[in-house]
Amino acid sequence: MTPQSPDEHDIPATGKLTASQQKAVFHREGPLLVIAGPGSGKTRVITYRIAALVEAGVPAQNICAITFTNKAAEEMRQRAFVLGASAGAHISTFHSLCVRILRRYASVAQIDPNFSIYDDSDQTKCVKQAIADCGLDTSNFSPAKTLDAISTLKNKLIDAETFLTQADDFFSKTLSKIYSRYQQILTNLNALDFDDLLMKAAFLLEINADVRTDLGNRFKFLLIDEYQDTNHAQYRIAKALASTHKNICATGDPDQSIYRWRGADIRNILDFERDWPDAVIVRLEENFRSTPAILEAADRLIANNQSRKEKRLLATRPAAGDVAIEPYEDEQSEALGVAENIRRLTDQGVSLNHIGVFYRVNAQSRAMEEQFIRNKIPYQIVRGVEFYNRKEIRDVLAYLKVIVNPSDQVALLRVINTPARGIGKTTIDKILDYAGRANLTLYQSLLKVSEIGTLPESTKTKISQFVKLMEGFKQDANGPVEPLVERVFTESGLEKMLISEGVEGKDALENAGELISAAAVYDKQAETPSLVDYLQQIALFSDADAYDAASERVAMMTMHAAKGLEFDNVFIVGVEEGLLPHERSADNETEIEEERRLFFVGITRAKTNLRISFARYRQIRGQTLRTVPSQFLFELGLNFSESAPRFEILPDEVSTKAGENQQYEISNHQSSIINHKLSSPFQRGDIVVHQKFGIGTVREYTDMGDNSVVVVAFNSGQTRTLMTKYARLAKI
DNA sequence: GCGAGTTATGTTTTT
DNA sequence: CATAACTCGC
Repeated sequence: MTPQSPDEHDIPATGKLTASQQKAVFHREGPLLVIAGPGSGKTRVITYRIAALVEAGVPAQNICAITFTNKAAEEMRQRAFVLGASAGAHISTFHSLCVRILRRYASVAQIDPNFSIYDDSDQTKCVKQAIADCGLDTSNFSPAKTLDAISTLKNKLIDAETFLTQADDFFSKTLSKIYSRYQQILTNLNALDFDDLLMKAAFLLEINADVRTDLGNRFKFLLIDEYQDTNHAQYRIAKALASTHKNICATGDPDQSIYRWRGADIRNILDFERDWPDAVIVRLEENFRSTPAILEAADRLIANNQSRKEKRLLATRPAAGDVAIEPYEDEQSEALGVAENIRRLTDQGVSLNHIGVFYRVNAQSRAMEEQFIRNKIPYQIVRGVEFYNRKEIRDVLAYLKVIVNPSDQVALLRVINTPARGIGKTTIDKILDYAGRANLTLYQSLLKVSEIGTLPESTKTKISQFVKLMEGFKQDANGPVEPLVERVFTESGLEKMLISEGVEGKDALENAGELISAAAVYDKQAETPSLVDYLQQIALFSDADAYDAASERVAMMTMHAAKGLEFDNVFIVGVEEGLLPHERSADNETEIEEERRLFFVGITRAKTNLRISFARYRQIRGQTLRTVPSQFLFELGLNFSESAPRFEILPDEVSTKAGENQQYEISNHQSSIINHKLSSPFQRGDIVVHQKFGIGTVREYTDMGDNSVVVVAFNSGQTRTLMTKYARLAKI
């Protein structure tokens, strides 16, 4: 929750619904879909509905709201609390909900409730093993690509057995083998990956009618935010959860779907009516967040997406602030420019937490950071997972994972010799060999170390000591987490190891301290704290969860992480071909459209001031390369201002022209770089005439295909940058 | 068994 | 360019 937004406590937006819409939104039983553009208060609709249901006598614990991030869940809980309806309502992400379900019905689902949740790097280790076990080479089957393929299958709820029956070509058959082996490894380690959480929960719900009924009774009203970004597994879970009562309320905006690459299926929202025939659809088209100029830019951009239902953003705010596009020489001067602009804002009394800087890829934060440090501008980089990815943190967590789930071999291998205790590769190989033959897990073999003949006595002693250490930790596994984390850190020797590193280990030591504090916070917040729950929760942390709206710092984040947030002042940097749209989506119009939606999300985060920038040169992989301004910039509609060199969007002037030409332009839209036209219609020195600005001389022409721009010095003294497709320039 | 140094590798977005 | 993976010498 943003303490700064004036609408914090009164939550006004949905008050602008018509009486009949309010009735439909708040009190309706049965399926309901709210299609709502950015800034229309759609998340508030859910909050209001929770409050309205409670007011109407529905016990809060019969309500289940699903959000996109843990952060959003937390905000919604607080908002619901303001409305007097928080106690007992289940508000969480899909993944957290699935963890809860899987733990609760563990015996029905035939899983051990102490399962570990495997992240990317854990998964990579397992899939590498799987590829090797299948006698394949990782040069033909790269772990990353294989994992991607498996993830896609899981998101579609195709399990290994099913896929085996479908696989008909060589690639699929091989993939199917790896998939099966990978699943087997995860099962042996009592681990689930992110996709498993959804898949297992979906299957449990679909196969087991008792569970379905049970949960249907528990959650009589289901509310889902950001429905446009649900994947097929989540869709099926939602369907099953609502199957008995049909009280499903989804909100979303197809134009803000930005997770297709992760399996999000936009059909979920488009086909809602078909799935729930008596669904009521409410559209919220008014925008209460942004100025007309910002919405104009966003509107024009998104109009370029062909696979889209026409939807306008209706501005309700009066004109204010400024929308500008600024070119810079390179990423340093871009960062400096942003820093200077921020300085200007703070001089006017703007507080830093009303400022957001967005970029396409995380790596872009570096140039920003350097300039911000130099200019003494406090900032926060919104990357929640970063902390938990640090070596020292992963080490501590690995100990904790083994305590909860001794089968977790990935975690065990991480800690068995960290800090070094004389249990090296040779020893581990011998134990693994024994484990394989005795059909035991690695940890079970450690317990029977005396029976492993191949090991020397001295090594056996070392292993026994390690086992004794771990078994000692287990005594404290129940109850509050913080004391155990502290104990593990000290008694494992990790603390001593870091202290001995001196200055080098200072940061790590501090981080470990922070982890202990975080555990204490968890202990306070959780109803019944337990180590399993703690570990399973932090495994589901996302970048966006790290955003601290209250702290007086500029927020820097990817546009993905910016989803659902809003700032008075927004900077979007690096809007260049190859970055936005990203090069990996360059050859595919569907992916370009997703990149466009991502930019749309970025733009519509801005309430008052929006500055979009690009650099003419940028360092990529150590090399400084010439860049090309993003095709999206030209789609916004450009015009040149007197105070060169600076582009400005002039909403009224260009918009009518853009409107007139839209039909034609869209059908003609092509990727500008690929279809580079050789015959330039304009050349430097050409004399041209413009309807409005009169006669001028061409200064510069940039061939961007359909989006070509021409810089013209008009005889009136003005120099303007015009898009050839809008400007209707005639050569004389 | 350990760690320093070298070489390969791979580069989006994230629950 | 940055990091991960790997090799080699102690």
